[in-house]
Amino acid sequence: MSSLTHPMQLILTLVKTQGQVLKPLESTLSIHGISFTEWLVMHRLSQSSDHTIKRVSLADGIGVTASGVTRLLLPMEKVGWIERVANARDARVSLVRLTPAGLEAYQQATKSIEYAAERVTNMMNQQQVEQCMGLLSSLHLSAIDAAQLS
Amino acid sequence: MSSLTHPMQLILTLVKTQGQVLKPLESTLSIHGISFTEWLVMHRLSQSSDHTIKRVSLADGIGVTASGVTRLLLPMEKVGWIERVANARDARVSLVRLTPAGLEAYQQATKSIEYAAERVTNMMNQQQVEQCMGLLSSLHLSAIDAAQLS
DNA sequence: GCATAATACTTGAGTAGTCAAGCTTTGCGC
DNA sequence: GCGCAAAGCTTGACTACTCAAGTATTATGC
Repeated sequence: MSSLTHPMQLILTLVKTQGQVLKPLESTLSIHGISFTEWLVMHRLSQSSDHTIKRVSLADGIGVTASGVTRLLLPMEKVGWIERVANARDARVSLVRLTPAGLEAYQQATKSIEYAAERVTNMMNQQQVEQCMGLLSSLHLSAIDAAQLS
Repeated sequence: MSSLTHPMQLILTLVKTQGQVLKPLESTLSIHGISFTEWLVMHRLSQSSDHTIKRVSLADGIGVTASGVTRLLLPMEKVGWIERVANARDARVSLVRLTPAGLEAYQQATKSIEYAAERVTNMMNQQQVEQCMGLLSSLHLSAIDAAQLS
């Protein structure tokens, strides 16, 4: 009925799915006073050595622009989840560090969001989850590949 | 390394993939002066009988709010892709119709975006595309299901 | 048949980003 | 070691929405 090519149908499904899936996760996180993007920031930081990372690395790690990071980190710094750290070697960069309070907030929020994620995948078994992840990863790689050609 | 549950890893992959995939499609559409959301609107309309649909149906069809639809349709009406149609039975609803000019623009844009979609899935074969679509659909259904429980 | 609720839509205010331009600091060619 | 390009970050202006409140119309209970 759709009269679209299969790749295009896949993208439509992808967009619609993400829209539906993200809503419950965001409302779960909002209980902790955290947005999904902020959770992504804290997740990245929690995985970095010394919980510290360059702002630009953070930007393309979570898929926003440098100015997006600036605006995103401002309120997070105010509430004390992150802090700025100067770089001795290069005065241009200002590093971001997850504070102990930020780590604590991240860990609490992660419990909630993981539980929500489990509810959202309730009709899939683990094998399907992993298979889906694998296919999405190759789509991801294809997209990067396609972008480089143009 | 990630130390997240599999469902949560799936969602991270989903979000990252959509981010990467949508960029080339949007830049392709921008050549036609159309945003991705506008394309979604025209796609919905092109599939409706008489190319006409209620604004609220359009809203949840493409996953935005009613006010989002109002703001989205304004410029589209100005350039003549869509037009307002009154409903005789119910004066509350104002229907939206895709004009012939809109249909023409949609068809041109669709050729481009489908081509872009094919490039973006270049590393997947058709079977993988269909399998991925199937898995995403069941994720989609799970999410709707989970949302209704809360 | 009349009050009350529900539906469809619009509008004002706010949010979460983008992009382009600017500033500061570093790296590079020669 | 000097000039110019590039990198890292911030800021002003804009876009694409959302949410809450408001208006108009239709449906419902009794």
